[in-house]
Amino acid sequence: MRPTIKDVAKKAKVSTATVSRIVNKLDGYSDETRERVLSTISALGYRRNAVARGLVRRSVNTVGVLLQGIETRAHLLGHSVIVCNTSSDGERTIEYLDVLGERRVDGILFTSERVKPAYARAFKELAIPVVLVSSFSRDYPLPYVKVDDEAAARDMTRYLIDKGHRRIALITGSEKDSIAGAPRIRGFRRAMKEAGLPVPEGWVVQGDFHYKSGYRAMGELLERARGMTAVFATSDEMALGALSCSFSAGLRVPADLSVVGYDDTLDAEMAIPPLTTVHQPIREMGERATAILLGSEEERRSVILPHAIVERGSVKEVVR
Amino acid sequence: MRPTIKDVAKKAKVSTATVSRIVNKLDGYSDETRERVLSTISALGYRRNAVARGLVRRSVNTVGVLLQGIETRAHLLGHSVIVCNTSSDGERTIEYLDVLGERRVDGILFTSERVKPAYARAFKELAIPVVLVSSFSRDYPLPYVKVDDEAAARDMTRYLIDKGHRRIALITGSEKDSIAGAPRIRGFRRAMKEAGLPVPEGWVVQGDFHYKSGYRAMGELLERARGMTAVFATSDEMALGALSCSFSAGLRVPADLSVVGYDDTLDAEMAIPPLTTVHQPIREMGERATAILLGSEEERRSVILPHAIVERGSVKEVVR
DNA sequence: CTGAAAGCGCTTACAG
DNA sequence: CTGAAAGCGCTTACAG
Repeated sequence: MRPTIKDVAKKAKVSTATVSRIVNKLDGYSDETRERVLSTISALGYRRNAVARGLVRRSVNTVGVLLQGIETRAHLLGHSVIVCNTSSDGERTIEYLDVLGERRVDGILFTSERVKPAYARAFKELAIPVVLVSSFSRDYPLPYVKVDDEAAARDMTRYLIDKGHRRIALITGSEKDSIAGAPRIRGFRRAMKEAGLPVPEGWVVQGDFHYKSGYRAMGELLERARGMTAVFATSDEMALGALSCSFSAGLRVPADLSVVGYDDTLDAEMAIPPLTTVHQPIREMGERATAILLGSEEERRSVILPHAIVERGSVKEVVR
Repeated sequence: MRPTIKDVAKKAKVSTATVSRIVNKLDGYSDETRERVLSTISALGYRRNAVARGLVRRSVNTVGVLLQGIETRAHLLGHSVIVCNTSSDGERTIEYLDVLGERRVDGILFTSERVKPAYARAFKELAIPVVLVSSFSRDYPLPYVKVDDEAAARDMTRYLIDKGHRRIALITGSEKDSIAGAPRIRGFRRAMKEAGLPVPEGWVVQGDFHYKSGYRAMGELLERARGMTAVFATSDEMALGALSCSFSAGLRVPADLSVVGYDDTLDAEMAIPPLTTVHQPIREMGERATAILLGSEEERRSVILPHAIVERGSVKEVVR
């Protein structure tokens, strides 16, 4: 059982009223009492229950937002969804984990970021089920739902090879990113190797999944990758950057160069030309993840969902 | 005061236990009791308090989602945010309003959709403050934060005129849409009129703000708008559609045709060419709206935020 | 089929 | 500076 304010009060030999005052930073206690209560709190790992507090205060510190067209992954049937926008450097992640814990949510969908030790610790303390969406952890046995990134990258590379391409460059995330980086690089290299194709030095350029990095990476490739006929960017945004850069350089896609992406976001469809890309079943991922979260203990198993290649207009068939 | 389960019990002359059973659809009551309680409930306008329920049940029917890169407008400092993804036909809106009410959120940010009478009624019953974001209502005195759509559309049209364009077409939302439709059409027509420029029959084409409709609209314009040198689409997505369609038709933007949008989404920046568009201060709108929601009664005033035109690469200066 | 009562985990006058 | 006690609005054994 999670410790309550009563447990703290008993252990610190004060009343719950005093604990409450201290926790809420009101006044009416000696420094000495404060110290004692505070250390009891951290010893016990006590965390305020925002639900009980909300009942008394008649305010739950939450605003509802009704809007159209938010990303599908934020929409999960049945339950309410509290969205926390973490920054990419993970700065606010722990903080948010705390509020989710205080509010006693039934489960947490964790996405995109690597599970750092501090997060794993927080998950354990919170005692709230977690599932990783479109992610996974080598270090902690957390259930996940994702696509097989290596297989997907391999398939896309093979697709390009089947279309007659032999000189293919890769724009990728970091090799150190064990989720969306390394596996996709592996898949690419593997397909090339299996086809007996070389990957010249400098033809694998690192970006950060965003537009600008794709643009920049394409600039580098244009300088050094002589003879390249296709570029595989491991995110749609980077592929769009590659598209823009190619366009600026006077290249026509796919006539002069083929470009493919990864994700199948709305942007892929709106690109000029429409982007051939790896489709991730985002909506289903969300649904399956929720099912895992809310299901029984035995149902709490990871799942790998099938990916697909959606063909649009950014690849040219090259005849040799 | 909102009625509680006690009020219902007293009025229906049963215990709260019985009311609870009925509300939760358990068994253990006669049909007669059920009818009586149910009608008392609707007479009183009773709605279950999900906070109290969550305290007892130790489950709040909420899952937290931690993710990176969700739309800024869903991120509001301090408070937790529950996101409800309404469909564009407003199908689930009332339903969601209900759960937000049950969960006793401190306020509701309502966006995009017109305030229908049923919503206005729900707002009143819920007794939860509401603010309209990037929207407003002629019929109900709800506070809003938005940009002046008519002025923005007029400014963008003038911008085009200043660049030497005289034959300008408009791709717009519905004339009946009093939020994002009519005002922008008015702004456009007004600027044209002030400059003594004609708007030929058929040069104003209706879309639905999405990509495909922009593509289709552009197709129509290409057929009938002879001599057109610029197109103003009142959403970035429609502008992207116009871009794609122009590209397919072999037109170069901006060399052969200038295209501008409205919104300044991420897509505008990634377009080929980068799109000149009307910027709405989305982030600030969210912050101001929250401030209105959480502020005191006097602070509950509407605000109109300044728009801006961000110049990128989709407009050509035409010399006459 | 129904109710009295305890309890969920807090906060908040009130009294000292 | 501190505590006893009531209360927030429900649910849930338990007893009848």
